[in-house]
Amino acid sequence: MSALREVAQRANVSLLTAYNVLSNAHVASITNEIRQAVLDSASNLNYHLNITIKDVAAQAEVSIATVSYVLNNSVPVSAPTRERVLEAAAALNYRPNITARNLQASETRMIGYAWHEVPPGQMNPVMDRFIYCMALAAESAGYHVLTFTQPRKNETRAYEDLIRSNRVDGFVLSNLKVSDKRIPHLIDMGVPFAAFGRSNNQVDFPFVDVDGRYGIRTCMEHLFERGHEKIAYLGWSLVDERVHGYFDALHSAGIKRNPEWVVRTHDTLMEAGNAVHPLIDLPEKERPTAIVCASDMMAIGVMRFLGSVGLRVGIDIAITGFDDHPMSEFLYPSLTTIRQPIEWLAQKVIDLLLAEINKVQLPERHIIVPPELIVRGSSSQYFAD
Amino acid sequence: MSALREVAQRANVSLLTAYNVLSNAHVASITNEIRQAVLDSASNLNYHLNITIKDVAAQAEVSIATVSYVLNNSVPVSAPTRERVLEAAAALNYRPNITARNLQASETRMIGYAWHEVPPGQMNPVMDRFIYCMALAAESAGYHVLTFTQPRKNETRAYEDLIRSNRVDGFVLSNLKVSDKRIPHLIDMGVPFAAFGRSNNQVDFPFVDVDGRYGIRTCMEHLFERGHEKIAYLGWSLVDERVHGYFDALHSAGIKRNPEWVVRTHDTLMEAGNAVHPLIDLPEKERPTAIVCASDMMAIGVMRFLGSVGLRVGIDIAITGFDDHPMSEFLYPSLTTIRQPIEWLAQKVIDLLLAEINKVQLPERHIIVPPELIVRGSSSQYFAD
DNA sequence: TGAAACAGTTTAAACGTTTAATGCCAAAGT
DNA sequence: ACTTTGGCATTAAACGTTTAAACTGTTTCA
Repeated sequence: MSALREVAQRANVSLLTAYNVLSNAHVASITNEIRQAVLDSASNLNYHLNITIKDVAAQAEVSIATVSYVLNNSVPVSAPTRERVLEAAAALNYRPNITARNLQASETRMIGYAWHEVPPGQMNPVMDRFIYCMALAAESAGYHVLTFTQPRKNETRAYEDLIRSNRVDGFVLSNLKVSDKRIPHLIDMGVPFAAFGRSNNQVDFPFVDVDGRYGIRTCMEHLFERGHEKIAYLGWSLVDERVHGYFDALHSAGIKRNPEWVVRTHDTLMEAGNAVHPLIDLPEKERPTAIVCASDMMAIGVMRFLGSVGLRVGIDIAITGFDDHPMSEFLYPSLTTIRQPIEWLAQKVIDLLLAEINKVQLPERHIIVPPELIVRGSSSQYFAD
Repeated sequence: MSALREVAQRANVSLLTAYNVLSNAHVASITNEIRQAVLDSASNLNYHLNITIKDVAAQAEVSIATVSYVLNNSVPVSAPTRERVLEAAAALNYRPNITARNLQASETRMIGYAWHEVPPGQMNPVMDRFIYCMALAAESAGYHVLTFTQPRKNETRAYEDLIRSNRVDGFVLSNLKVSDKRIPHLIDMGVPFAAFGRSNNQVDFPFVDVDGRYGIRTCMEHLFERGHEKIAYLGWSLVDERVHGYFDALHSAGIKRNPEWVVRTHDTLMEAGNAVHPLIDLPEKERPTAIVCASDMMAIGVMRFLGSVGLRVGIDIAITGFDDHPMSEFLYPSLTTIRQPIEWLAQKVIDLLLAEINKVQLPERHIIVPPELIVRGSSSQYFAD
């Protein structure tokens, strides 16, 4: 017998009355005596309001199977019975217990996402928006996002624990590293996942990514169009796909590469500023008139450095970034940059992951989208010596 | 009979051998024939490797109850049996199924956190770090964080769904609004929660918060010390506790309030910049020599505006912010600001929430911490006309 | 008229844990 | 020698679902 029904019986009232009392509903027809009787009966039975399928079944006077069939539309049920069940469920404000459902289905409808460690003094607003959009996409498919932390040492441990203990059905990976250990490990365990970003791993796995090479190329073409010819590139020290966009553009413009104008450093404000020092120290005639940066962070560092040595960004020298960092619009001058379609990427990575989880074949497991150039003050003036 | 055991029996091998084959372990003693037999047997039974407590029990030759007792240390078990169970669990790399455990315990060990909508072009790096630290604190107590999105209309709906469907045990609230509807609703439903920030609700609820009034006061005292006397304040249009720190400081310094020097606007770069326009338009003698801002965002907007009208921040006019935004260190000049102990606040909000969930009384449910002044270039010079 | 088909419903098993209740057996107490 | 005790281990119920299998009563058809 359902627990609520027992409470109701002992108090000698209907199941619905008991529910109304216990859920603090304002129902005029319930006298104080009845209310008290129900409360006493509930406290005697040590019952804490928790509507289950049994309560609905009792109220509708059918079996729990019938309730399940109606609510899941999984088996045809006669109209009158169906009606009764739906009424009962609505009256009791029933919600299925997800834990029980998950146990039965041996799934969790949870997606794990490792929160990137944000050290004090850093930020990653693009990822913020990515996570938000991912949660939105997941929810519209009946999933939720579990964010967990990923310790430095033994990165794969958290993943294994979550999947083995049935906390999640799969993962979304981001911030892929060179030879990322998580990828072979997850593949080895047969765990569904999809990534935001590529890696140099030999194995094949589903991912979404932005075409950074194309993005940088559009920056270059924009600068050519504004009259620049002496253009430097500031990128990462490790694997950098974006630099090829720089080379591509130089090549099609018939401009010879100058190795000294390809500067590599870490993706931080300070280091980027320092890294371009040698370029700026050159005599004016030999100095680049524009610098294409692989990230907004770097571009901001460069702009700050240029300001401190008295060069006017947008006039004396053009700068472009990459990411469309929320701040870039409000810099002085505002920063020309490359915007990634974050909402779309988040939706797609969830699509890929759900396909993996449900073992459906998608026509394409590698989604690479071209980003969009946003022209702003830091590069918009026509340049001519 | 446990499923794995059945696979092993049909293939005529030991349970452990079956496990090793199915988990792709490299064990020299397993011949290809044996491997194939196990794989066949598993595929006949349609078995997907999933070690349960039954497998451990079978391997250790005890009942599942004994396994549970050993692993949870809940009931004394003789040393030899204990040993056997631990060995079996380790050999099979067993992890309890959390879903099953949760169903039994009717808890989820999940904490819900509503992801603030990050509109394109905005960011909230302080909250980033807060969520990260919260996840860390939760995990060290055996909980996980579920991040969900909160639609504009009907904000409380998502909360009700998550709690009623047993997805989470409680919530952490942030971004509290004036007369926040979530608070009475959660209290009404008897749902455990704890907040980051206060609200003007009349009801009592557990929260952590930063003492903004104190923080602004320390900014003011710092400015007095650097020789400023004509200080303006830029804050929010709605409820603003921080402005009282401004008034407090003026009062103890014996300086009369000037209502025109208290400017109120929205917390965005653009609007903050525009809002101080009238102050700067004043003749130099009547103009404030310092502006205390209620957020770094505002301070950055103000700095950008001052730069565009040719005033040198840190020399002609001092600026202070609030939040220690990651960027504030890298502005030119760097921004004096107030740092909140985010890690500590996150830990405390989890402590409060877990106390609510487990119905333990904590000595203090209202935690207000004084923040820390970080002096940087925007206000460090001694000022004297 | 009896068997077969069918629609509508219920029964009961299963998912993987925890844990109260029970059982077993040897040692201790009468 | 017979009960009592106590240590250890097992049995079985419970958590709240889903769903295959079984059942019931009516209609259809030979």
